[in-house]
Amino acid sequence: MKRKTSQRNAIQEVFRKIDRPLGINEILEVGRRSVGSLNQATVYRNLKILVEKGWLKKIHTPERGVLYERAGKEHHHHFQCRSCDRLFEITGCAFNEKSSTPPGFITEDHEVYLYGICSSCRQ
Amino acid sequence: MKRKTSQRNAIQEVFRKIDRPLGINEILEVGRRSVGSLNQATVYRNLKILVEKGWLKKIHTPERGVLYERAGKEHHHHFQCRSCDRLFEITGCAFNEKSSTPPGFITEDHEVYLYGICSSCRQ
DNA sequence: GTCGTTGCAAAGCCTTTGCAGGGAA
DNA sequence: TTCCCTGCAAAGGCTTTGCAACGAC
Repeated sequence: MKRKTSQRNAIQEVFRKIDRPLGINEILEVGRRSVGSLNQATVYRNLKILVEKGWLKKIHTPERGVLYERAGKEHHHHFQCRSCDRLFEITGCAFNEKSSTPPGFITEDHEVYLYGICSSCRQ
Repeated sequence: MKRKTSQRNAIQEVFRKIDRPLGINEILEVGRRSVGSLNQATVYRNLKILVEKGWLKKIHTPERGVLYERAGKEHHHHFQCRSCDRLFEITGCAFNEKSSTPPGFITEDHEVYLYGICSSCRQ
């Protein structure tokens, strides 16, 4: 079915090494340190496979576009710093899904994005 | 500074007529009923102007990309139906910004997206 | 040897931009 | 008459796709 390739492995290594949501360019750049020939199209194709396999999760951030993070983490949300542009994970969830769902609707999932200034930029 | 044009007026009319978040194609299509020559580039340019003027708000939905809605509404969030793909406004907000903000961080704003099945699709 | 995978280039979307003509004030 | 705005076409990003060569099994 799926064959092991050094390319896919390199991409997974990037996520094992850097534990935060990553964009295509960052994945490509870091992945090339392992496999110099690593191609953009290959990265796109493998990200798709890894998302389908449930190994990665695709997240759509309003200000930075599509990013990918390891799947299987505890339910969490994200904080985007408007100063340094980094995306942080926020543990826990203070969102009441039930009380926000309109009558008759069924909520299966939700996402929350916070924007502001992170603690290092605030200094 | 800014001149009145039939094109910009047509775009605003679309939002007065249809009270929900709209994408570029929908705006273009409906706007052309008023101004047949209405061009894509003009729509993009005017949406930008209207956002800067504070008349529109740009929203980035994870599944449908960039949409625009009238600004000045009460704080609210959105519900995306996975069956009919429509985007609904949810009044009120059951999100506790303060308790979700990591120590030392400053949250200026937040967005919430719910996904699920709307009441009409559920029938 | 198979056939999934890769690299490369081309093509597809969506959005922005350059430019000359057109129209509001 | 000004000069902002529009339509058109070209150009820019990002992502996907076709294809021949490659390589895991």
